[in-house]
Order: sequence, then structure tokens, then C-alpha cells
Amino acid sequence: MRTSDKHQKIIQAAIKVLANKGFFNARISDIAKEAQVADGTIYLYFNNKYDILITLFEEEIGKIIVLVKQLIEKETDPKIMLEIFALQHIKMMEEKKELAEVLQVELRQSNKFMKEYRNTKFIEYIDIVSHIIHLGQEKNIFRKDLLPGVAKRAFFGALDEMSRLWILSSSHRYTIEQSANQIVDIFLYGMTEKT
Amino acid sequence: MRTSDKHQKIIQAAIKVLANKGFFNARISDIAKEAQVADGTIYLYFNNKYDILITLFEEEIGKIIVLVKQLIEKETDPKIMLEIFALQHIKMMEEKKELAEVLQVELRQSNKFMKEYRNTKFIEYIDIVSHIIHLGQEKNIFRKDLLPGVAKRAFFGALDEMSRLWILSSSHRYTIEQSANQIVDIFLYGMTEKT
Amino acid sequence: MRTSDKHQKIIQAAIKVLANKGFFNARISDIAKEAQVADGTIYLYFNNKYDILITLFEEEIGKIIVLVKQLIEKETDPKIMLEIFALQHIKMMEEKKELAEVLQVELRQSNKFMKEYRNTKFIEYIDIVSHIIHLGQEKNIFRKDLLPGVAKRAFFGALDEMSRLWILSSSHRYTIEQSANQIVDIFLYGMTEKT
Amino acid sequence: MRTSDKHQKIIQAAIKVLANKGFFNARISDIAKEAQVADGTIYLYFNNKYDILITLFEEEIGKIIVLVKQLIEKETDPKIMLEIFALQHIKMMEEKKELAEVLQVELRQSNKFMKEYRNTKFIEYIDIVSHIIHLGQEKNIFRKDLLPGVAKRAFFGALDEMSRLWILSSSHRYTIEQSANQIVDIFLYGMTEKT
DNA sequence: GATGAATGAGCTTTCATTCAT
DNA sequence: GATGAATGAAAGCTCATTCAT
Repeated sequence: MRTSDKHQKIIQAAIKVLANKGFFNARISDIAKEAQVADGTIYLYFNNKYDILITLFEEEIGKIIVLVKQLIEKETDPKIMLEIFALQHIKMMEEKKELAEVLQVELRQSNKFMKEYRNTKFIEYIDIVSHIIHLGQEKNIFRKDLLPGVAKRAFFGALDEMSRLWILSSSHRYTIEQSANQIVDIFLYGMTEKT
Repeated sequence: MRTSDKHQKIIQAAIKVLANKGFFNARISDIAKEAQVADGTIYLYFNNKYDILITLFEEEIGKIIVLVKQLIEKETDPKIMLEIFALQHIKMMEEKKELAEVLQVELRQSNKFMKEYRNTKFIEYIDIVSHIIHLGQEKNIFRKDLLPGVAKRAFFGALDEMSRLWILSSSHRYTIEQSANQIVDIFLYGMTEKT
Repeated sequence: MRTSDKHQKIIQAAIKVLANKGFFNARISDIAKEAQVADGTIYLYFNNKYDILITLFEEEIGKIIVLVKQLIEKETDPKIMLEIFALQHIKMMEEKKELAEVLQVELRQSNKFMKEYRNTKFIEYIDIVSHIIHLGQEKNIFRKDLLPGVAKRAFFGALDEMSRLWILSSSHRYTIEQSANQIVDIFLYGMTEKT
Repeated sequence: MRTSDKHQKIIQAAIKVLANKGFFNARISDIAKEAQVADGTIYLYFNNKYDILITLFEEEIGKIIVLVKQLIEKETDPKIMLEIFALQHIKMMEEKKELAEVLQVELRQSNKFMKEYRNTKFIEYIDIVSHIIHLGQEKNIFRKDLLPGVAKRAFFGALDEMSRLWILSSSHRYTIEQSANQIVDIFLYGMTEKT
């Protein structure tokens, strides 16, 4: 009946199990047990184990993209947009710790075992940064000599590595906001002491 | 013994195979075939499949650390040290593409399936950046308000994400040197247009 | 009830599906779809998958027996009776090709997977030949030295193997009537050249 | 070491298990247990379950063909050749009861589940009869109006159905020789009483 | 030390059957 | 009576690891 009910239960269970065990060590029966359904039920909603992972990617990243875009749309200042993106990205890591773990680990290796899968949603997410940088350059706020392809990757990578730390270590010396602000600050003004 | 011919042959074969298939999809027999030894021979040199991966990590990252430290020791300017680290990191990605792939992908998920494994070598590598930043702060070249734990992760993450791009996409718009320089430049001086 | 609409629809669907896929490769859901009923509905009319096959055997062979007996009853000459049986048997193969396939293939292996099932209807069918031969012997038309158990099997086997050919190969060099007549002719007068 | 050893053990075990349970009900583990090897060992010698069956067909029918051809080659009289074929065929059924069961049942349905498999060995076996009939016609011993395609099928079918009886029922009223002779006799001289 | 045949535990997936609606 | 979502047992096959040679 409420089809989406089971679909969602399985996705959420998969996030939990995959975060703990990783894709290859996770058993379908683990996910089924976590979702409180029979093993076979999973195959009524997904074609196979990979399909769970891919669907999980698409849907969850999709939600994040929508959210981030909404928040950014209200702004006009690229600097603030970057701040919002950064804060939002790291925040998400804490609020959805398990999802974040899955995305960080499994997303990265997904092209290793799913040759044909082109992760367009992920690219769409990163390109949000791309757009902000372009905008900043147009508005003469960001340097014109920035290589857009490099800058977006650098910014995203910085945030992402920071997030990994946040996920893996249990005790933190700084708040999320501090970390996000620091990274944005570095990217905007550099690490060099103004003399 | 530890520099035994077979030991090295197996490690190098493992790098090749793991880069192509990933840890879980790689078969011991694949590695054995690539190394031109019998399956059983691998167990004369390694305890199990995980042990190959861990040994590979330790030894190969160890080599890189030695190399990078040597290059940096000669310098005194933290800015140039960062440049060297950046260039060296990205260069390594191209020169040892397969090793880079293994490190990027398998290293990240290793704690998922090897619960007890603490990746000290990797931390040692990142801490090279840490030291440089500290040095820069002491010399009043870098801002004092930099959170060292955050800055090092940000810098490493930026480089690493850039490298992933380099590994995964076949055609590149910029040279390695350009990319490395750009990242260092951003981290030193920021993305903001000087007015 | 037993002539219920659904009962018949399922049997006919089963014949079609089993002919194409064989008992073990056929899915209950295949039969249900073909019969345009829900999977569960099948279990309102049959106890289980085997029961469909057995019921199918009994009912369809039953129909054939009634038909053949009707045709033969009108005759008195055992030779012509054999001719009728032969023609009817092979004809049935063409007219009900799918049923014929199921009977030829599944019937033969049925005792393999349904240990307790004694296929009495099938024996009843073959015994029609038995009766004809007996009659011929009584009337001094057939040789007395015929071993009835052997002769009936030989005759039925000859027809049946011929039919298999008819079912499996698409192009035929001879008409059904030719084939049936030839077999009857051989059984009546032998293959030896009269000198 | 003695590779053929295990190969043969598995084939012989498969014959036994398949004869009792049929292909679909037979488990790989049943065959493995019967062959006294591990489940996995079977996959060192065969690609999959189907491959066991096909190899079994090819090898065992191949042996029979060689044997029958040897026996027939010594003869020149087509009548006696037919006798030899008949006797040999039915004899084989008794001596290798389990193999016979597998061939009778699984061979017939094999094209149902192995679409691509063309059973050339089986055709080669039946064509031995074909050749004998041709020879008999050339020598003016057999009637010229025999349709070779029909006659060979009829003869083989008669023998085969007879054999099935022999395999399935435990008590027999006639000896093998009697049955074989009777069938040859019918095919040579017909069932009709000579007046 | 080196080999590779043998092992067997373990996992994904299928599908006959059930039962709440 | 009819449905079809849900169940969960069961089996083919893989592959890390062992060990006799």
C-alpha cells in the first residue's frame, strides 16, 4: 500500500548499515533486519545491492542540493554564498553523520565497482561552488585569474577533508561554525599575515 | 628478507590490481597472477588479504614521506615549503597513478573494514603540512588566527580533491604545476580581488 | 466449480507456459500472468505447483482418451484401429502442440520429482494399444507370438519418437498422414522387402 | 595431480544423483557429497551445473557410440546389424541403469532449459540406425518405400520406450534378449499373421 | 621456499506460498 | 472470491586460505 514507506525504511536502514560496515561488508540481511523487513522484500523495491546504493546516492544528494540551493538563492554576495555552502556542508555531516559517512566513503569508490555509473548528482552538487565562483568573478569580487575547475575542487576538497575529521574523531576542539568560517576565511583572504 | 624480491613483486602487483578493481573486487589470485607467483606463495609473505593492503600503505606512504621531508628540509620559507609539498603531492599522483588511486580510495574506507587499524603513517604525512603552518606562524608569515588542525586539513583536502580529478579524468585543461600553484596561491593570498 | 472459468484459464495458461519454459523454469507468476489472474488466485484452485501439472495431465489426457476411444469403438478391424490411433496421436501433436510438448517432456520426468504420483491416466492411454493388439490376436490377424507388453510399448514408442521430431523441427519432409501410415505399415508388414 | 580422477568421480556421482533426483532437484552439494569432494571442487572441473550435465551427455553417449559402432562394423547383414543395435541399446539400459535414466529423462528436456545446446552426439547415435536402414535398402533387403527419417525414429522410439519400461518397473516378464528380438522381429516382418 | 588443488563457509538472489485487505 | 505485497528458506557459486607435495 504505502509503497514509499518501505522504500524509505530500506534506504534509511541501508544508510545506517553501510555507514557502519561499508558496502562490501554489509549484508543484505543486515539491511533487511535493520529495516525490519524480510530479505526478499528488499528485492521488491530494488533490483540488487548496487541499486540500493545508487538510489541512496541520488535521492539523498538530491535532497541536499535542493536545500542548499534554496538557502543560497536568497543571497547575492558570493562571499556569503560560500559561507552558507561551507556551513551547510559541514553541518550536514554532523546532523546526518551516517549519511555523510556513506557519501564520503562509498561515493568515492563507487566508480571502482560500478563502471557504468556516472554520478551526475554529485557533480551537480559540486557545481554549486562553481557557480558561486563564476558569479564572484563577474562581480569583480573574486580574482579573475582563478582557474574555476581548480578553485571549486580545492574549496570542496577542503571542506570535505575537514568533514572527514569531524566524522571520524569524536572530540572536537572547535565548533562546526568555527571550522567552516575558518575555511571560508582562508579561501577568501589567504593564510598570509597582512603586514 | 623484507626487501625480498617476491615481497616487492607482490606489493607492486597488488597496487596495480587494487587500482583497477578495488580491494573487495580484487582476488588474491589476480594479485598472484600479476606478481607471477602461486596463490599460496602470497601467504608466505603476508598474513592475509588485509595485510597486503596495510603493508602497502605503510611502505609506500613511508617512501613518500621520506622524499617530501628531504625536499622540504632544504627550505626555510614556509610559503615555498607549501609549494613544494603541493607540487610533490600532485606530481606523485601522476607518476604513480595506480598507487595514488589505491591510496585515495582504499585508504579512506580502510577503517570501515579494518576496525583496529590506526593509520599512523597517513597522519604523519598530513602532519608535514601541520609543521609547515606552525613554522609559518612562528615566523610571523602566516596569520596567528589560523586553527592549525583546520588549516592543515583544508590544505591537504584541497590538494587531494584536485588530485582525484587528475586521476579520474583523462584530459586536463591545466598542467600539474598550474594546478598546484593555483591552490597554493589561493591558500596564501585568498580568492578575493585586491582592490 | 471444477469447470470453473478460472480453473480452465489457469490450466490453459499452464500448458502454454510449461511448453515454453518447462516445469522448473516456469514461475507461478508466469502462469498467473498468462491466465490474467493474481498469483494468489492460483492457490484457490490448486494446492501447489505440482498439483497444476498433475491436474493438467489427468484432465487433458482424459479428454484424449475419450476422443480416441470414441473413434476406435466404431471399428472392428484391428489394423484400422491401429491406423486410427496412430493418426490421432500424431495429429494431436500438431493441433495441440503446446500440450504435446508438456506431455512429452514433463510427463516423462514427473516420477522424478513426484515420487508418489502413479500416472494411471497415461497407462490407460497406452493400454488402448494393448487392447487393440489383443483383439487382433484373438481374431487371428496379429501373430500369436507377439509379446503384448513389448508390442504395445514398441508401437507407442515409435509414434511418440516420431511426434517428438514433429514438435521440435519446424520444417517437415512428410505430411502427418504419411508418417503415421508409414509407422503403421512397418508395424503391420515389416521393413523387409517381399521377394 | 590425477586430474581425470576427480573429473570421472564427479561425472559418475552426477549420474547417480541425477538419476535419482533429476537435474533440477539435484543439488550441487548432493553431487559433491556423492563424489566425496567439496562443493567448490566441482567448480574446478565444471563451469556450472549445466556444464556437468552436458559433459556427462557428450562423454557417456560418446562411449556408447564407439562401442556400438565397433560391434556393427563386423557385420554385413543389415538385419543382424539392427539386432545388435537393439540388443546393445536395451542391454546398456540394464547395465548402466542410472546413466540410462539420466539420458532418457534429462536428455529429452535439455533443450527446454539449455536453449543454445545442440545435442549432436545424440543425433550421431540415432543416425547409426539411419545408416543401417540405408544399407538395407541398397542391398534390396529393406523396402524401398521406407521413409528413412521416419523409420529410424520409429525403431529408436520403440527401443527407447521399451527401455523406459525396463528401467522403471522392477519385475520383468521377459528377458532383455526376448524384448530386443521381439522388437527387431516386428520391425523386420510386421505384426500381421502370415496366412 | 614454492606450488596450486582442494576446501567449505558464506552471501546474493529467487520464488513458492501465505494472508491481510 | 480475488489480490499482490510480503515472507524466508534454500541453493548456486565464489574465493580466501590451507597443506600435501
